[in-house]
Amino acid sequence: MTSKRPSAPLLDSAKPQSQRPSGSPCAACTVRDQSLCAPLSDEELGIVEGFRSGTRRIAAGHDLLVQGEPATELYNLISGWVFNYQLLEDGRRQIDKIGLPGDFLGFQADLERPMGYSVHALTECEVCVFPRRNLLELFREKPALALRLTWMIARDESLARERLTSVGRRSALERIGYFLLDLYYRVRLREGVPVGADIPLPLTQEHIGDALGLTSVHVNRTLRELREMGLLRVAGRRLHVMDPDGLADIAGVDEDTFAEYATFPGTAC
Amino acid sequence: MTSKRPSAPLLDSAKPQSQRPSGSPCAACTVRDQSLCAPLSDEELGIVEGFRSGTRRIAAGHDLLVQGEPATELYNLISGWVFNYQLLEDGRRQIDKIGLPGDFLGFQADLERPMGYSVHALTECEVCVFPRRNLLELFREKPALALRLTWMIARDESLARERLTSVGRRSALERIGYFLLDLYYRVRLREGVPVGADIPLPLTQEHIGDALGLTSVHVNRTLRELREMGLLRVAGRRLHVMDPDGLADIAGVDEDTFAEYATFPGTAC
DNA sequence: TCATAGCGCTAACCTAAGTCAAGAAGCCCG
DNA sequence: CGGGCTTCTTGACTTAGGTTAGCGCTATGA
Repeated sequence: MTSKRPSAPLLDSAKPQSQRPSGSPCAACTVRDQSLCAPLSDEELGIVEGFRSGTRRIAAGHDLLVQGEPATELYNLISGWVFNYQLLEDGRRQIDKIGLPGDFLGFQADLERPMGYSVHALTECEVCVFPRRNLLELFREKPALALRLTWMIARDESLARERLTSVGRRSALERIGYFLLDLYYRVRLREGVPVGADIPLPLTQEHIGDALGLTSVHVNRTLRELREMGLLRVAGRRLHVMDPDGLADIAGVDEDTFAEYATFPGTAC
Repeated sequence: MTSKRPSAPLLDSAKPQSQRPSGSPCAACTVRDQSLCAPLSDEELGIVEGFRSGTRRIAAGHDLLVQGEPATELYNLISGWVFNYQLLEDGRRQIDKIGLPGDFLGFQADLERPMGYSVHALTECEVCVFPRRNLLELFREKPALALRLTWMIARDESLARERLTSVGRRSALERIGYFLLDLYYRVRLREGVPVGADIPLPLTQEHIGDALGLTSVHVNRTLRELREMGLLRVAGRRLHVMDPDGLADIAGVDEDTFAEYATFPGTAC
């Protein structure tokens, strides 16, 4: 049940690395459809630029937001993978969400309060920065954005609930199957990866364990089992799902559980 | 890991029992401060009455909303306890949220989609009914309500995340300690129960197990342990926390983790 | 180029929690 | 007041997953 956190620079603060002058890049934003900004028309998009304070790069392995510290900024993830996690005093870690491009990072019920969790960059990331103080004003200006945010949070809540069901009630085999299948669909549908191709998976087995309430050792054993069943293969930081249906079977989900991800970009509230 | 669901009428649909004509009871609403309506002034309150369709009683043991079925109505819980749960095909159950008076029930990202979870009445409940179709219009009329809802969902998400950390990384003793302490504070602060008094706890040991990813047998063992440590006592559908600090210690939370509940009513966004 | 560090992988062993079973309370309802 | 429910409780036994420890591979960087 335990897992002593190792050396790693897990609690280092994020280090700003470059800070472009915010030209007018929103029009060329690569994640617009999946992000907060989806409901905005081309003309409206200009408004956002007045509220954001540019983009920033975060090196892999650094924390964008730190549990216990107040967050002065919110981020729209443009590229890269992140995860949210909570730490117990003795170092046990729970990873609760894997964030992909388009996800909005750092919002919580009470923005005045210190962060309830940390956000960690798995790969090098590029984020679009919103000073916290601007946010409510932006929402007042463009209520559609507020609605969109509500929608995104509700989606996060549903993912969290789903994950809770996994960790509370599914076996290791089911859990890992479900988790990887879920990632597989999320990534495929956002990035338009062709069926049958493998996807990047910048997670160690320890990350997977911390996301699912397992040990890295047991993750390894279970991954082997899934490989021997011919369902998937994890190697070289990539995931290859060979038999999505068989995997869905193991995970105990009905066919279209992940179909709803397909609606993600379209549903502009 | 498994737990065969027993006989019980878990999947019965909710049975409407009475349907008062909606006089003008909003002014006398007992949960106004804790509910969606908190941001409304006395005058504004009248508006809500045009959108809601009255109140309804649900008998204990019935489901208000059912996983897989579309929800035509949303509810504001006025009195009674409920819980949200998800069911796996083989009957394993995960309870994800205990709902108390003031909680808003049934909202999810995509209201058109069938419910992703069920809501079950633990005690007899009284709810304030909002037809789903009215909701967006109501929010357009009163944006403060939309903001308030966002706030409430974000709060739910944070609770779900906290619970995930428990189930994924805490031992049975810690988990149960945390869970009961959390309920203790939530109930105390909402109902103004005096310090040292016991609170109602309409949960069976099986419910607690299903909420925390444990077996009822193991919950029983662990409850005994907590009792023998002099920390708490569960009996006759009531919970008596004898040593909140000691319990917080076991649960591994810092003092003011639950202090934020205190801000619940006040923070009208 | 060698050394260090992180990660993957496996094996042997251990323990927290699950399973099964059965009796004791308590409760509802005729 | 007496069956038929759940729910609680406990004991004996099993098991999924945790722990510890090593080895090998691959980067990285001085």
